Amino acid sequence: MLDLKYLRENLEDVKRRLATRGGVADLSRLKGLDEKRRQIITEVEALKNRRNTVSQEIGRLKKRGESADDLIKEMQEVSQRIKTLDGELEGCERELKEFLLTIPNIPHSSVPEGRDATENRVVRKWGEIRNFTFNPREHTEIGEALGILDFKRAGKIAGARFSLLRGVGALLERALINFMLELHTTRHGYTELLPPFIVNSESMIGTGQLPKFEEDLFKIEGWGHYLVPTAEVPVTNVHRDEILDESLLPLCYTAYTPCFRKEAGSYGKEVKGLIRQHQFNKVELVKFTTPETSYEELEKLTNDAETVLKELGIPYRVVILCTGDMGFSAAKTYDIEVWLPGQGRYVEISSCSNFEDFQARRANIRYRPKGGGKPRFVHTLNGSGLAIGRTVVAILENYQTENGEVVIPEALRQYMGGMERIVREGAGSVSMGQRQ
RNA sequence: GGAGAGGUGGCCGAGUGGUUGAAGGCAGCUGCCUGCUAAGCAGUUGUAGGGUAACCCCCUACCGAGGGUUCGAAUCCCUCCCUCUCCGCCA
Repeated sequence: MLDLKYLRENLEDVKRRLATRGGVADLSRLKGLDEKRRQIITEVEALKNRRNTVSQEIGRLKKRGESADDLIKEMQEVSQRIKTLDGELEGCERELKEFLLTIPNIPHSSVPEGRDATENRVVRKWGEIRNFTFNPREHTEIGEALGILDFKRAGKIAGARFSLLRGVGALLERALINFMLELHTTRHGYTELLPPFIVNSESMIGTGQLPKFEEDLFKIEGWGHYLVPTAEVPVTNVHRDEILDESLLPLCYTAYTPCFRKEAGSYGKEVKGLIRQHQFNKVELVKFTTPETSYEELEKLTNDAETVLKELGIPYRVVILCTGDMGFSAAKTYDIEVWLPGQGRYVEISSCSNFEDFQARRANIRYRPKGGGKPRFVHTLNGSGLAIGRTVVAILENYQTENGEVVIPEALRQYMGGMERIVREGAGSVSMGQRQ
């Protein structure tokens, strides 16, 4: 949510900068609503002042046993008028608030202007793309042949866009979660959290998923709660409605959660394999910082996510999203994309953003500056560190051997009982039985 | 799911209709005093919105949330949320 005062004073500039996101936001209603609101406030507060003064006078008169009937009669009318105006004010403020909640964040000045993903810019690349002496296979083929991925049975249990991991496949997923959490807590200074996987609507509004993007979420029928689409939601809302001490900042959290997404509107896109699922695992990084340090912290956070790929030896590139491709709440976003030889393309594995005070204003997260003074909104940041399922894909495709086995990256072996490669085992695979 | 208790300022804790934004205590801040420390004395200390050039000042709102009664509500009534205790159930 943007600051109403800032909008009032910089309306034209904000319009121009939001226009670079595409899907032109119509801010024309704003001025009228804002002026109407302040006009009602002025009137109703004057009346309340009068009521407070006179009510005290009535109390004094009654104590002395004198009549206050005239004043009471007058105040009955004043109270009626106040009630009417309060009603109008509430309507006006609700309209204003609802409107403000639908306006996206203003892109940071360092974000390149552009319409869509084709105008994102590559910032840096890391790692050598492997030269295969054979035709590299996709992860689905590798995984199913090894008996560690089973999409057929996942479809039976839950439907399309779900997966079933088996044996070493499940172990690999679990090892990656442990590896990433340990890396971020012991080497990068994050505190590990294990939050609820179900949240209320206030939390979803706080981080910006609601009210605009309800169709992307799984809502629990009859309860009004939602499955988390990312750990960003519960972890950012940890400090909702709080005033933090500046000495605590930057506050850095890492959390593993499963993520649940409807993926509405992605029909036909990446229907096969682990790339796009209704449920996937992710280790998330979240920071609360002062406004002065948030961009510095964004660079660090992105580096922390990159370290995971460096440790695993998987080639990647970092791109900065252009204005037209950024998410609703972000002021600046770097995507990290891994190289997938089986598909011959880069695929997003992490998205690291600075939201500045956009989420903090929605969720009312503030800090008390050193040496006192008025509370200020913190800046919030987050990034995947990393998406686990896509990391599995990257490992299978980058570390596959010609005979269909997969070498386990060295950094990961201590989390897999010293295992060095994934091979097909008798127990690792059970062919589909006959249907009854 | 059943029965009961409770939600007040940074914290503890008074307050059942009329200068109560809220006693008292703790913590914090500012003076004074005192070899140091500790103690003592006096004062001060919330958030948001509106007015305003203004973080001075004035006004309004806020005692879990939302309604209601009243000239006037932290105080009375209704609904909801949350926490705690006991019972049941349960990983």
